[in-house]
Amino acid sequence: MNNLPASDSEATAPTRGRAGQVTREELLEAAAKLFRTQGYNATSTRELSEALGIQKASLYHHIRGKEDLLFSICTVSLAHIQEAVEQAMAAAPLESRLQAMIDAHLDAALVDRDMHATMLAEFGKLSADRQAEVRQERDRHAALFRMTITEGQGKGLIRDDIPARYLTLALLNLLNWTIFWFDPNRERSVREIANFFGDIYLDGARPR
Amino acid sequence: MNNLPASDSEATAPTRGRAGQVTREELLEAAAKLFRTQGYNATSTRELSEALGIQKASLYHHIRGKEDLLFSICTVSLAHIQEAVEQAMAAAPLESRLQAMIDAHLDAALVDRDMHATMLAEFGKLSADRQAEVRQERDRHAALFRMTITEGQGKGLIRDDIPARYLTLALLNLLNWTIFWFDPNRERSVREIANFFGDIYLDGARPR
DNA sequence: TTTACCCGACCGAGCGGTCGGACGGTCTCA
DNA sequence: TGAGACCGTCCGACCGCTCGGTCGGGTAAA
Repeated sequence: MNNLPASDSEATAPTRGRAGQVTREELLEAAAKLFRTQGYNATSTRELSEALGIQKASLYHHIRGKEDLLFSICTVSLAHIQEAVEQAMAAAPLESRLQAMIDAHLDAALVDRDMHATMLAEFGKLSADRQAEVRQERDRHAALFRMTITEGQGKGLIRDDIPARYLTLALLNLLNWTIFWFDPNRERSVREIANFFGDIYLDGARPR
Repeated sequence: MNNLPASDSEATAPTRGRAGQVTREELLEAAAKLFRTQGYNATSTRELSEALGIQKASLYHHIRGKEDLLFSICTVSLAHIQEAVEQAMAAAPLESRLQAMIDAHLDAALVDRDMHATMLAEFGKLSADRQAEVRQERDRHAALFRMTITEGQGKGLIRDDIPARYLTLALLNLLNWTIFWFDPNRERSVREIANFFGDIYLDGARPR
């Protein structure tokens, strides 16, 4: 591929035109970036097409409507993070499984930062059907943590004086809000933060 | 107050007209409810005025612009929660102070549920100046927790192998996300949840 | 007469989405 | 091998609609 006679400008991203069509990945990434920083409703299709370097009308050869973008962002980011957590879950022994899942979750969420934050903050703007579909995937993801926690309770690895439901919700709180303040340029590494949060969740804030 | 000659219909909320002007509290509450469920941008001033039982034009005798509502919601909810946490902080000895602050925070956030959730989710849609002002108040609130955690570290009550910054962020994650799933009709009481989360944060998820 | 509150009608701007057509590789078939 | 149909992609102009906000009053208690 790419045996064009003169491949001209490509470095200056949004200058498209002759060659260089928009890929689905570019589309979702650009949309997620705008949706995260400005919100879904506050982002116009004109802005998005400008960011991509195409006309607004051209956008509609890739999507049926603006909502398609938000829906795809949600399903793609959830598929990524589910796969990552499932892999960690399968690879780690029960004793260290939760910590491995925390690592995997934070890592996946922060790699797809724009998409994942958009999913969390904006999925409520989807139509009722699609909202339900996304909610179901989120529940599936939460269920992975809950299963592990329940299993840990059975084996005496996790306290059972607190219902598994609230142990799970507490962990998800801990994980989900992180994406809204994490800044890769100002914070410690994802791995370090995952270790801190895993330590706090598993062992508490009191001295060891 | 309320010595009107004929106070007529009041139970059927949005039937206003003769007597019964809109109070500032009603305004903010109605706006917060819509903003939380639909989002700030997705809520029109027409919808809001309908919910209040007045004409859209009448709305502008109470506010200068739609953004005023969002800004007031942010400042009011932050003032409430700060006051609640500061009182708890002043009343409790250091050993039980964090737990008392957690109780106070969750209680205040869930009493002002619509306003607080709107503040967290939508303050980014404010103008830059006002956004900075709100951010400053949020930082002041976070600083209350951070101070207590740092003091606890000094007295050997809180582990110091994790930086106070991340101990604080972890606690705020735990608290802030709760408002997005809490449903007073389906969950346990706020007090119980605050105890669960305080236990997990302070002592961890492993068996006692 | 003032004041606080409310109203119906209206405005310009920006929105999501559509239209008919231009462009340029690629495949088909004589 | 070359003419021509095809198709994915992109485009400028346009549409109907809803948005936040404004205007010049009306009404009734103080």
